[in-house]
Amino acid sequence: MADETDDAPNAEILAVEQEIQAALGDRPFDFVSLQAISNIYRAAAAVRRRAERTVLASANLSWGGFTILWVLWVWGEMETNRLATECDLAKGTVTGLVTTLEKQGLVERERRAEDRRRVLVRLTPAGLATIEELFPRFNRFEGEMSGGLDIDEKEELARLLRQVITNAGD
Amino acid sequence: MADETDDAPNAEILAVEQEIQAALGDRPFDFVSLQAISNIYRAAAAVRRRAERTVLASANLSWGGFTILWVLWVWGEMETNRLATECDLAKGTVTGLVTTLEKQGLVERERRAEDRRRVLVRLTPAGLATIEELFPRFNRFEGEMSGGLDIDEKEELARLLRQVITNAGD
DNA sequence: GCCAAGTCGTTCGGTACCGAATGAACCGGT
DNA sequence: ACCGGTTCATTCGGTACCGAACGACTTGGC
Repeated sequence: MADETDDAPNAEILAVEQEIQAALGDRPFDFVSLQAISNIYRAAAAVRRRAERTVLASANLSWGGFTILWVLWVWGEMETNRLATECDLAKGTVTGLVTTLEKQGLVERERRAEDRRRVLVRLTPAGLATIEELFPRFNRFEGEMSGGLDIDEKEELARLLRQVITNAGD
Repeated sequence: MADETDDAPNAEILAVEQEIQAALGDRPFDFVSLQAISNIYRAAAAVRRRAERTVLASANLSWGGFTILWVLWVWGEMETNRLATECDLAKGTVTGLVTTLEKQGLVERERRAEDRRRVLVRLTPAGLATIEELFPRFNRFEGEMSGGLDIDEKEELARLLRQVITNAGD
């Protein structure tokens, strides 16, 4: 399947492939899946670091903190459990992040009267102002991160990733 | 560009889109980029969690620890600095991970004689045995995570992500 | 040769994150 | 009305990760 008619953009990648082949000796392996999966992680880490150093730094927010604000903004107030699901985080992690955001005055908790185990989390006015100011800039940032791809390619990227998410899910 | 002839798989996504539109009011925003970028992070987190709970758990390795072993296996011994670059991690993080791996007897350090600032990191025989046993299983795992995509789609995924990595890069 | 500047790896302070354990609160059966 | 199981959020222990500061070491200019 390796084809020497491949054009220039793949040159570096093929060099890496050769090194890996040398290390692996004659054993067969699934290089295509390797590239696809490892690039997901690399892209995610790079985007996150970049976001935290640029857009999010100005609002003093971590990636996780921003995600919570965003979810509460779009979906409205909700319980910790649902918040964890929507943000794709462990419950305990959400508790910590919400505590941080609470100290910053961006969200508030309310213990429900009808079931005192449950805790409702919602944006404060300050939190609302923050996300309303921040999201447009974050969205522009997302555009930059996917720059060089046309609409169809972005949609294709989202679609392919959706399949991976399903495969890895729970 | 939104087209009501869209077929079933997009139904849930469109519902989400509507909620976001409601929150955003009449302001325009780049939903396609949003989906693409946020799915990257979601996929990466899901794959990582899954790996750490299945393949990596059996060898008592974290994602970062595995990455270091893998890089040292394919490229051979190298200095901390280069190791950080290859693994896409901060230097300080690598120091910590190497210390952990050293305690587990999987890697060893050697201070260079000709420049005593530099430290060479390499696999021990135990580390070599570990990665040789583990990688085939990890590679199979990668195949599962990208299951449902054909070869062309996997290559396309890797290619699109490469563009994002470039955009977000340093 | 010496000292200033650069380059290493490590350390430090802080957040984020997970999984498991904990404790409070609810619910159903008896 | 109690008791056991279930369902919440939180706490706890541990690792991972970053960025900045640090200290050891080397090098280049004079």
